[in-house]
Formats: sequence, structure tokens, C-alpha cells
Amino acid sequence: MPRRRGDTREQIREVALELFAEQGYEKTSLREIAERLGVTKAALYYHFKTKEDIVTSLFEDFKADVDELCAWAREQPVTPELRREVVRRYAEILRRSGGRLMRFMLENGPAVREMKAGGDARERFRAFTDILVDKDASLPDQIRARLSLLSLNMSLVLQNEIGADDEAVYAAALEVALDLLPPG
Amino acid sequence: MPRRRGDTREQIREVALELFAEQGYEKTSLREIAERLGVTKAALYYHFKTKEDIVTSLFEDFKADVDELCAWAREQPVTPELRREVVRRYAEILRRSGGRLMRFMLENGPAVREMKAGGDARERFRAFTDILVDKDASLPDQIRARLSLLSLNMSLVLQNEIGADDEAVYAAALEVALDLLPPG
Amino acid sequence: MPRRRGDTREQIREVALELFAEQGYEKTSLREIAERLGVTKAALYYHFKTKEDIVTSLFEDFKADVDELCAWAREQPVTPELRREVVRRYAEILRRSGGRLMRFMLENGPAVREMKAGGDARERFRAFTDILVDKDASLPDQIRARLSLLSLNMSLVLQNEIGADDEAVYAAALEVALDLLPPG
Amino acid sequence: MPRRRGDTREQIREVALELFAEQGYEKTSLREIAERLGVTKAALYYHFKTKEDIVTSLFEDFKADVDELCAWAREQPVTPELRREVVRRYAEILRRSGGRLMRFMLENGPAVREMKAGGDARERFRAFTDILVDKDASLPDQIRARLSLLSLNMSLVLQNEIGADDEAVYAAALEVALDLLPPG
DNA sequence: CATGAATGAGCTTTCATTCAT
DNA sequence: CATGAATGAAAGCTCATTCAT
Repeated sequence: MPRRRGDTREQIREVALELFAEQGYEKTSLREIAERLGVTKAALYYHFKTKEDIVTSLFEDFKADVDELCAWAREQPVTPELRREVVRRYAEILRRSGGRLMRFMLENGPAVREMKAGGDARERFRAFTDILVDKDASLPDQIRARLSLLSLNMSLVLQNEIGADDEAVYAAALEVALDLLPPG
Repeated sequence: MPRRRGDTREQIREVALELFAEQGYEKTSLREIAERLGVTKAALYYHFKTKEDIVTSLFEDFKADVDELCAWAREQPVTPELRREVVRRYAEILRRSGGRLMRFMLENGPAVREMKAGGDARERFRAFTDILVDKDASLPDQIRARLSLLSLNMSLVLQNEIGADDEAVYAAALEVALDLLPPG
Repeated sequence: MPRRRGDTREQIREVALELFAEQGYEKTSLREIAERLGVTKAALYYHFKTKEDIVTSLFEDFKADVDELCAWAREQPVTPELRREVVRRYAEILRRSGGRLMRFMLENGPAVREMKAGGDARERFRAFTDILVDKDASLPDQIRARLSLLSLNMSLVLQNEIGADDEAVYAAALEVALDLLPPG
Repeated sequence: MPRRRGDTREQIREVALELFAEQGYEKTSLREIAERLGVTKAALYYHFKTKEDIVTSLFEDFKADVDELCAWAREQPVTPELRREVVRRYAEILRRSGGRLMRFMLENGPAVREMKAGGDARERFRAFTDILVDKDASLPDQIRARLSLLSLNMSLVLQNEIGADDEAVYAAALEVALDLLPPG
């Protein structure tokens, strides 16, 4: 029974993300991805020009969501409430995109850093930081703002370690994140 | 000018850590380490049995320090002030060990996870968490306690990104970390 | 604007010859040819059974011309003047067929040798040589006769290197070629 | 019985040149070279950094000889006799270096052109041409000078096709080459 | 007339590792 | 204390080719 049109590409992305997040980018070979899918390596190359291209594709939706949020935020006046709203919306994006992508990013620093998509993502985080961090605030407050983002990101990773309901962890992480922002 | 006795082993560790932290564990080949030192790959194998062994050796001091701290903490009654003291002492350990090792650990999740030394380190972090986190506390407070550690760890990574004096960042991160602990 | 019937096949030949001559047979992939034409690889296979088949087709006209000339020559009595006439006519064929085909042949020895069409071409050159070279002549004269052909062939390649009008180079090469034949 | 020191590298060069000349650069895989020698592909990479590097190494001696000749020639006043002497010495170089290298160069145009060593070789030929060709001479004479070089080069290739003693072919080719130079 | 999807074979290259000297 | 030489395994990638639609 042949795969349905458009199916394979999506399956590659799924399997790839799973393996990249679990075993790391470098340790995951295209052979492994292909084998899991029951196709040949060459088939992967039909759908993606390079291994890195798979990652690029994986980042795409997330990138678009983040860009949209950034664009929106830049049109608003910067107030404490805006910052909180940005954090809330970012949390929502994270929830939708699932934890694997973030885990992959956080745990594969060197690999991601060398990829074009990685540089892009870094830039986006900086853009975020620019919104959340008041450049005139104290150093501790600046760090807090960064930790705020990190709190959300990490919560997705921590879900495995804390023996609690995913949604509950997610909600708690958001609460912590909001608390880390300077009060309005 | 010939290398001094015992010197080579230390130099290997230094160069290896630098490269592991910068480029990642997988992307750093023994050839590269050897070339930087002006020795052959085979020389590395004289000093370390495997590539992983270099990492093991790198973790050793840090591991000992952390173990000592844990042992000490376990003898004390668990009070809010103890928790704060543990965080302070841990911060001191981090400062001494330099940021590279932590950066390597944080950014090379999958690789570290597969190594024996990595599993050990994870266990130690869990031990820490057990001390810092009150199992009966609210989920947000549990997350805060974890973030507290993370704040310190990340501060070492963030030093590159924040345009501020290393010591200042370090102090600020400690302040934030302490604030994240439940008040006594 | 859709391709006209029969058009595609011709365009494939053109692009293929251009790339084969410029980059070599092996370095030119069907993907590259297809991309230049804005069609898919599979389309090439509609028009030609194999990659080698494209080359075969490329050689066809040239082969026919040369065969005709050989056939004609074999009916004439072998005289110095015949030899000169053969060279003249061969030069004319070369001029018509353009330099790319010859350049491809000369610069892709190993590849051409392995193809059926290549073996054919080699046979034809030998037939030529048999006409131009007097087996009883001195070794230098035999070499001169071969160089005579080569002079024409190379002139097409040299046109890029000599800063002179193509037609002038062509005429000069013919003059040299004729001079290399034994006088009548 | 293990290979003797320095042996392997030389054997790789020999086998590689033989295969490159016979089957072409691209069609000759490192696997094939390694198999012929009874070593692994990785062994080749111990001795040469890349496939192209083998070729570079192959060209080295020839390049040095040609450079020396060019340097010498440039110190002499340009006379017809000098040109003849240059051709004679070049012929000698060719004879020493054996025909395979030249055959490889002539028959693998596209591959050689893309290699650094190939570009170098091309430059050297141009330097030669500058010595042999009088820029004010007629176009036919310019072509003749080029053919003169070519005559020598080709003679090495022709040795297979002409049923005559190698030395005799070589001598005849030199005679023809000298005849193609403008008389003094 | 052509495409989309896939394959199998093969390529160059790199890596951690070994071992006799 | 270290090197020179080599290996086995695997990686990422490309290619000519096929075939159902």
C-alpha cells in the first residue's frame, strides 16, 4: 500500500524531530530516519535537499508564529501589561508547537548555532528579549526577564521530569514566567 | 622546547573543553584536538582511553565539589536558610569551575545523556533538586526552585550575550536565584 | 507559453552538449540539464532512453557527414590532391558541426571511449587516418598526417585561447593542416 | 608481510595514475584504487587529504621540471635556436615523466580544469606558448608553434596506436615538432 | 508529453580506535 | 611518551534510472 501524496514529507518531519530531540542532531543519521519510515535514504533527499533542510523546515511554523507575535508587539506601546501579554501569547505558541522542537533547540546548541535556521531563531529570541527587557532596568531585572522566557521553554523539557500533568506544569510555568516580569 | 611531564594531559583537557563547549562534543574530533596541541591522535590515546574518557575526566573536579556540597547539605536540617546557603555555595562552585563546563553540559544534552559521566551529573542535579524543592510545595514553587539552579547555570552562558561585567552578571544571577527560593 | 512539438528534444540536445563540453560528461548530471530546461528528469527519459543515448544522438549528424566523406574518398584514386581535398571537406564538416562536439570528444576521452558512439567515432578517425597516411611513408610523415587532422580539431578548441576572429583561426588551421600533408 | 615505510604512498600514486589515465578521473573511485592495493579506502586518506590531492601530488615533479625549464628559458635571449632548444628539453621532460600523466591531462580536460593543479598546469603551458610563439607572427605560424607542443604531447598518446617502437615514435614526434617552429 | 515519488548503487570523506615500534 | 600506519564503520550526499499516473 503506497504512501499517500504529501504524506511522506510530513512523516519525515515527524520522525526526524522525534529522533533529533531524543538522540540529538548529529547522532541521528538519515539512515535511521529512513529505516524507521521504511524508505531509502535517497527518498529523504527527494523531499529535502540536505539534512539541515529538514531542520529548517521544522522551524518554519514556529518561526512564522514568533514573527507574527513580534510584529504585533512592536506596534503596541511598551507597557508592563504588553510584556505580560507577549509572554502569554508566546506560551500559547509554545504549547501548540509541542515541546520537542524547543527541546531540540535547547539541547543541541552547537548544532543549531551552525545552522542558518538556528541563527534566525537566535535573532528572534533577541527580538523578544528586546521587548521584554528594559535596557535601563537593573541587571537582576534583566536576567529575570530572560529567565521568564526560559521558564516557559524549560517547562516543556521539564514535563518529563516532574511527575505532574502536562497542562498543570504548563500553567505553573506561565505563572512563574509572569511573576518574573517587573510588576506594572 | 619539550612538554613538561604531566603537562600534556592537562593541555588535552583544556583544549578539549574549549572545543567541546564551542563546537559541541560530536563536532569536535580528536584529530582537531591533537592538531591544536601539535601532537598526534595516538598521543591522546596514551593519556585517555577513549574520547568519552576525556569528558569523564573533565567532570571529575566539578563532580567532587558537588558531591561534597550535597553530603554537607544532607547533614543539615532542611530550612529555608539552608537552601539559600546551598545555592550560594553552588554558585561559588560554578564560579570556580568556569562557565565552559556548564555550557558544555547544557548545550550538549543528547551527547552528555549517553555518557556515564552525564548520567552521574544528572543524578547529582536531582539530588540538588531534592534538597531545594519541597515536594509538598505548589507546582509553581517547585518550578521556581528548579529555575533557581538554572538561573545560575544559565548566567554563565549569558555572560556572552549581556554586555556587562562577568562578575556583575554572576552576582545578579545569584540574587535572582536566591529570590526564586521560597522565603524563610 | 508551451513548448512546441519536437522542440524539447532539440533543446535537450543543445543544453546537454553545452554542458558536456563545458563541464564534462560525468560532471554533468541529468538533473542539471533538466533544471536548465525547466523540466523534470523524467521528461528527459521520455525523449532519450539513457544518458548515453543523448550523446549518441549528438554524434549522429557528424557521423553521417564523416561517413559520407569517407565513402566518397574511398571511390577516388588515392593521390596527394585527394588527401588535400579530404582535409578541406573534413574542415568544412567541422565548421558546420561547431566546436562543441569536437571539444567534447577531445576532452572526454575516457567517457567517450566507453560509449558505443565513441567507439564508432574512433573507427571513423582510423578510417580517415588510413586515407591520409601512407603506410609506407616515414614515421615523421605519418605523424604529420595525424597532426593534420588534429590541427583542425584543436583549432576549434583553441578559438577560445587565441585572441583572434573565429573564421581567421579556422582558415589558418586549415592552411597548417594542408601544409602538414606530403606535397604532391 | 607489512608494507615498507614510504612504500604505500608511492604505490597509491602509481595505481592512481594508471587508473586515472585508463578510465578517467571521475570513473576511478578510491575504492578501486584501494582494492588494487589491498588496503582500505581510509588508508588512502591517511596519505592524501583528498582525491584531488593525489592528482596534485602526481603533477608535482612534472611541474617542477617545467618550471625549471621556463625559468632557464626566460634568462636567454629569444632566438629561433632557443625555441628549438626549449622544445628539445621539453621533449626530454616528457620522456622522463612517462606518457600516462600527459594522457591523463589531455583526456580529462574538464576534470583537470577544475583542479588547482590543473589551473597551474594550464598557466605553465601558456608560459611555454609565450616563449615559443612570436606574437607578431602570422596566425598560421602561431598555430604551428602550438601544434609543436601538441605534437610532443600527443606522441605519447599515439604510441599505443602506431605500431612502432616507442623510442622511434618519440624521435619522430620531436622531429616534427622542431619542423613546426619557424626556421632560424 | 510529462511529472512525482522513489530506489539501489555508489561516491568521497570523516571518525574513533588500535597496535607495533 | 609518543608516532606512523592502518582499519571498520558509518556518514551525508548524488546519480542514473524506473514507473504509476
